Amino acid sequence: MGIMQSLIEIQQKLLPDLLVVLKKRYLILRQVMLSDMIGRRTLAASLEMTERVLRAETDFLKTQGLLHIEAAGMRITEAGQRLLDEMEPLYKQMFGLSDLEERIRKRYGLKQVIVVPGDSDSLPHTKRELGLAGCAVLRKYMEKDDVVAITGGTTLAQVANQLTTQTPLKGNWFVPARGGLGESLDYQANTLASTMAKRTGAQYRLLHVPDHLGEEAYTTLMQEPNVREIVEVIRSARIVVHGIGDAMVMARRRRVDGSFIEALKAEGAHAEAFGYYFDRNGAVVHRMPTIGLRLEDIMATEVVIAIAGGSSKAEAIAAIMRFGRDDVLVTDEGAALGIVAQLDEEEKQA
Amino acid sequence: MGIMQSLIEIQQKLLPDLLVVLKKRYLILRQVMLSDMIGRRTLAASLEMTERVLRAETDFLKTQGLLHIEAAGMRITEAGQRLLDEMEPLYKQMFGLSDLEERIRKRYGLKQVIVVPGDSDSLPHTKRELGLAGCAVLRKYMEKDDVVAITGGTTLAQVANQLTTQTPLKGNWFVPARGGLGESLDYQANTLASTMAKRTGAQYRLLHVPDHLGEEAYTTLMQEPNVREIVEVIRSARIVVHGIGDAMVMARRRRVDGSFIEALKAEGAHAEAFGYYFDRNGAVVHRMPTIGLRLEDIMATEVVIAIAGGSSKAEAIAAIMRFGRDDVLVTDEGAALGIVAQLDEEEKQA
DNA sequence: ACAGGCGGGACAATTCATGTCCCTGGTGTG
DNA sequence: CACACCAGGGACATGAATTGTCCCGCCTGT
Repeated sequence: MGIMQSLIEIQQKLLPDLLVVLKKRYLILRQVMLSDMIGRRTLAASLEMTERVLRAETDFLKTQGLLHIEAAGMRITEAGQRLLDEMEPLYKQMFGLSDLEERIRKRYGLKQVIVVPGDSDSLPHTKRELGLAGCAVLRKYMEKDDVVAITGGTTLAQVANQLTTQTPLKGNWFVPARGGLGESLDYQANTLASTMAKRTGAQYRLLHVPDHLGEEAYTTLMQEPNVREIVEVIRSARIVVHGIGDAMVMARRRRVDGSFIEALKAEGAHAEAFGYYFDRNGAVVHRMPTIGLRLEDIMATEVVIAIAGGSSKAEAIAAIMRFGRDDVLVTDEGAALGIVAQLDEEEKQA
Repeated sequence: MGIMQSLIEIQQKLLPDLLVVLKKRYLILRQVMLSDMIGRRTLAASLEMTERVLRAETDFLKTQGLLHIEAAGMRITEAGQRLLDEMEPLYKQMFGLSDLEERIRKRYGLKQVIVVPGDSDSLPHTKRELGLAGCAVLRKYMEKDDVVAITGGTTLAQVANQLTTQTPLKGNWFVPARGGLGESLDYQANTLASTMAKRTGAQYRLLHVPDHLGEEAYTTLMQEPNVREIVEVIRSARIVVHGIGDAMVMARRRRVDGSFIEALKAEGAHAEAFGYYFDRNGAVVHRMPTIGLRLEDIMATEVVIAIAGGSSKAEAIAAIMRFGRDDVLVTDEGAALGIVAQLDEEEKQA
């Protein structure tokens, strides 16, 4: 046991609710940080606290010089930011997130696992946090003149909309991993690639074709020189950042026809990632030709980063991890708990 | 810095109220341990707590299995003893500062001593903390329609620039304690008085005269009606907030002539405060007429607050404390350690 | 055997925490 | 430049928790 665990255990004997209060205040401070500027009532709602209780806490944080409160709302101070940064690793140890990380990392042979507090299913702000953590990871692995392929989805959108860099990434390229998927424009891979490039001063290319194609259309399009050109860039990506979805949810969202959905069901499709469907063991179900990144391209990619959270996605995430091509997983507490629950099951049966 | 130290610092920022409770419970447990077996009322008396409050705590410690309570009194349990042993180093780190405070407070008969962590000499942000603590003290002692006289200096500037109030102090006055001292404008008493007044919605008056004057100039100026008026306000101050400086450093900064510096040296001047020089025993050296606050005015002031930090100022602070007119001292760990080192010397010689 | 001091019960007084609503004012938007 | 909206802060009733004070019956050390 770490020195910190014993330290906290000692204190908890004398102050049993120490961790409760510490967590509460930390989460408030963190939420304010994530929100840039936020009002009391909005904050209370997003943290599921009553207004008055939150107010007592923010008043306290103000007197501690960690929050700035002004007419337009509250904002974190420099000291508050410093405190948050210092506290992050401690928080993870205290609340067992680093244990979850390590356990998942080992089981699936990943390079790195990051678990952020919360559950995207129930707490909307958790997705922001997921996005922020995703940004940090992406920055860590990106190198000069890299090509980064990204998929779409709401979680990836959180990454795109929060991505920043200290210096413009002039030589880097952001490209969509796949074509259009019939979802809302805001979450299209094309949109996100362009957003990320604009926010970081990098270049981007777009892929203006639908993702799922018949054989004939595929052949025709691949003969177009400008399509070929961008496809070549995409398939040379060194980094892939992708979300993970539930197979049925994704299939419906893509408005594929009923018979296809039935086929997926019959084949036991559980999860979806970078346009492919996987069963619960991580085996690919239903390959089909695509203009974008193919499985064989992904196998050749150096860094594959998965970003997905929410307890409802635990199974899907586990399935993709079993597929085994990912290097980094960024998820949240809700999903991570679901995943380790599955690990417990596995071990019990063994 | 150790992980323990950083955890403690975070807790001090985030849970200062809980740490007070922690200390209380620790001290109760320790007292029980030292007493072998002790009754509730006796214990309450020796810890200067009321019976009922102590009882709430001992009930709690009992449920935590740290105390054994029987008909003959209470006794520490094995678990309690273990906790106490493990907690000792932790306690020292957590509350080392409060012990310093209490020691200094008692020795110099002060109302209150505040020691902030750090050393202004080496850690620049410590001065900010000093200023913030100074603000809290000032707010605590200020009352309706008070006149507050302040001196200049970089430390006091930190107070001025961070001072806030919940409601505007319409009836209060901030005034400079002394006239111009030939330092940078930013640290002039005049500047600080006006800053503080503006930040708190209070009134202020300025003293537009040099501090050190010849007899003749003094007499002439004091006959000016507008000078007389403001001087009367200044001399009626109920609160004085002042910094403390090293005598030689201050003398040089004020560009007094060489012969004066030699005279100061010969008289053993060590410290400077509110325009006067003191030797290491706190005796005043070299009085001279001033338009601003005179020593006799300070003797009549109700609340005198000293704010100064940095290990290099320990001796100067101690000298001013020996002078004995201060009620409150706000300092930092660096200076406080130097001061108690001197106390240790004193005790060794006695 | 007994007296003093023990823990624990009781309870009124008071403080404190909390949920809720309102008000004024600043900010961003059109 | 005007407006609408949402911000923080004030106010307050209510209910919970804390606290000071007293008492009682019992154990225990002498």
